[in-house]
Amino acid sequence: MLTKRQNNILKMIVEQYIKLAKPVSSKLLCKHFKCSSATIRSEMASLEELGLLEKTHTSSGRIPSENGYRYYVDHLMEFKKMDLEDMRKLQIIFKNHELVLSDCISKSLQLISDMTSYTSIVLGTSSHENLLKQIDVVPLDESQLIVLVVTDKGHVEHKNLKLEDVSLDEVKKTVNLINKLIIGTPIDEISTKLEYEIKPIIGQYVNQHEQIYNAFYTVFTDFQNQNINIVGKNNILKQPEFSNVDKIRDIFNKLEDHETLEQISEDDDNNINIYIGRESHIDDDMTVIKTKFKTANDEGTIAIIGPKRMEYDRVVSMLEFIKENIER
Amino acid sequence: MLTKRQNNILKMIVEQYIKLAKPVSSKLLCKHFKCSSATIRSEMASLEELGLLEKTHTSSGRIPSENGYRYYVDHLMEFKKMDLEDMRKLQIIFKNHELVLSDCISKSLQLISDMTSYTSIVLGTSSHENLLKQIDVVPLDESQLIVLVVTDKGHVEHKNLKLEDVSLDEVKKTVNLINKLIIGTPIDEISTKLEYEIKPIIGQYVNQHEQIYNAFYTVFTDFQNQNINIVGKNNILKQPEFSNVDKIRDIFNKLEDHETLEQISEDDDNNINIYIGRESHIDDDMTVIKTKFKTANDEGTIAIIGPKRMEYDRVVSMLEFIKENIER
DNA sequence: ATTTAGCACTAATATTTCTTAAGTGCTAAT
DNA sequence: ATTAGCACTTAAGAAATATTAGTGCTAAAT
Repeated sequence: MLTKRQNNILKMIVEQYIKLAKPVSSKLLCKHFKCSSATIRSEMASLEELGLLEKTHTSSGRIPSENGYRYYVDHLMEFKKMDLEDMRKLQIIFKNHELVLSDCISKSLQLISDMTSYTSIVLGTSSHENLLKQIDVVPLDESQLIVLVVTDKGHVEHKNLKLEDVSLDEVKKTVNLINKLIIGTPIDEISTKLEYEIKPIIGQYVNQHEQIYNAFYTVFTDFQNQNINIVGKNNILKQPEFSNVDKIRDIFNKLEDHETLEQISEDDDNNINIYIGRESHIDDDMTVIKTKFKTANDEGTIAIIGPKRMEYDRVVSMLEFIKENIER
Repeated sequence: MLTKRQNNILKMIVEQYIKLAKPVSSKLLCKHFKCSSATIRSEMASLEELGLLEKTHTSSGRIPSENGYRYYVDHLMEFKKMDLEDMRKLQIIFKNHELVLSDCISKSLQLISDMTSYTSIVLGTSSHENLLKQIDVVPLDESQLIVLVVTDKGHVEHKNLKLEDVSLDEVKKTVNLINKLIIGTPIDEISTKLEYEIKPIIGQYVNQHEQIYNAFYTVFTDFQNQNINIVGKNNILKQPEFSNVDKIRDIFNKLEDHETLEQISEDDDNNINIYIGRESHIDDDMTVIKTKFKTANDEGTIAIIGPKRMEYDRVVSMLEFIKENIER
């Protein structure tokens, strides 16, 4: 159990380090705590003993350890009211009633990325939760057509197909069958349904069913698993901790990696969740702050990614604000 | 006019520099040219005089100047037969008759990026050349619907609209009108046509025409001007010349910048065109190699972007190969 | 008239030494 | 428990030095 003063010192160190990006000295704090630097130093030593602070070298000031950040966000961080100017800008987006929810979300995260210099991600519902709403075909010429797939959450995918020597009527028959029989099926179950419910029927009623069936089969197997929107990736290049090109490459590759992104949308509770350093699964020096949102029609995850030395309070307040506005 | 030997020396220097990424010394060349390093040095001095070579400092070896590269690609570079293995892999893509052209293109450029560690870009036809093929609407619930726009080139865009208190029938009437009256119009002329040809009519026949008209108007004004596909952007981080974070940020921003991309699709002749260094309009240390392609149904530009110190012959042969295959 | 050997010269790079500044930890006095 | 004071550590910067890989130039050789 930390004393009150230790708590305050730790809090101060985390906040100063976030602000200045360099190790915090005892001298800097003693003014604020009205005691000598020696006193602060002995407190710092105990906090280091407890694994909450670290040194970069024997005679350096202290920086928060991963546990130190953890302790900070769990126990010390205060709720921060959003900057009025920031809030005003965000409100403009949400008060624009012509905008559809998903546009509000992406616009507001774009704004947050610009304001904070962090990176934002919106992860829509996965294909498991998207139900087929409708499919359409648009023929381009004799041998090419476009299949449009729309889900109940408003997610759209399209695929360009080549069908040699297949009559358009037969394709339309198939589309009608699909629209009649498997509307409302989760996207990721459609391939199975196609096989067991549609294939036998088109085998009977549709000419060239083999070719048509295969074409539609690929449409659904290629369906993107998740609607992903990453904004402000280049902001990573602004942070002083990321000046090593190899590291940057590593992070950029991670952000394009499906597994990483899936991990981000996993196992959250309904609050703002914070994953610091190694917990972020991206890079030891990064933090992911994220939250799920859920409305009548839609759900997903929004995440802000930045250096471990990130303005936790500011980001949390922004995410809270957005989550609230989305859910209304 | 350069002597034969000067040509050969310049060629050698460019190729060695491309291979090894460090200034080329006279010693390295004298073995190959069966003369002393002093002879090479005096030749190098003349080539520098002519502005074809440069030094990084007084006593360094030589590197090609921008003009040196230019001279190399215009006069010295030999046609290189593609590596058989590379060719085989690319052919698999183009021989797959189930793939639609645009998928062949993006897959083959993905492959090229992987093989070369450069960045590839496909720029589709701009909205000016895309003609409206069909629009569809899919209602999601009482107040939301999705508008799908398909062009004759197979380009698809969709937009989620919110229409409060508007009956679906009225929307469908509008869609039918649009489909009847302005199919075949270039995308970028649609907003005008909407105003002068559709607005007056829906004003007569459609209730709530004001709201519906505005909604559709935004659909077409938000239409992406160009179909852009960038592959292997992170490869930039692999090149030794790009180890400066600020420079990287600059390049990444350029690659997201519409103006830059537009410039890439501009004013080419029908061959493989090479823009070196400053000519690339991206960065003094980068080169863009690009070509237009044109088929019965589609056209666009494919470009490979890499360091100035790029394997020109290899990239040119690959682009030629792809262009040929596309156009067949 | 070229080519070359030889040598003085240059700049980058690495290594070493020194200095300074900003910190710490520890001890003994308060 | 707090603090003043001091010895000590390290990073960071500056200056001195050596090494290396290259050049340009000159005078002799072909």
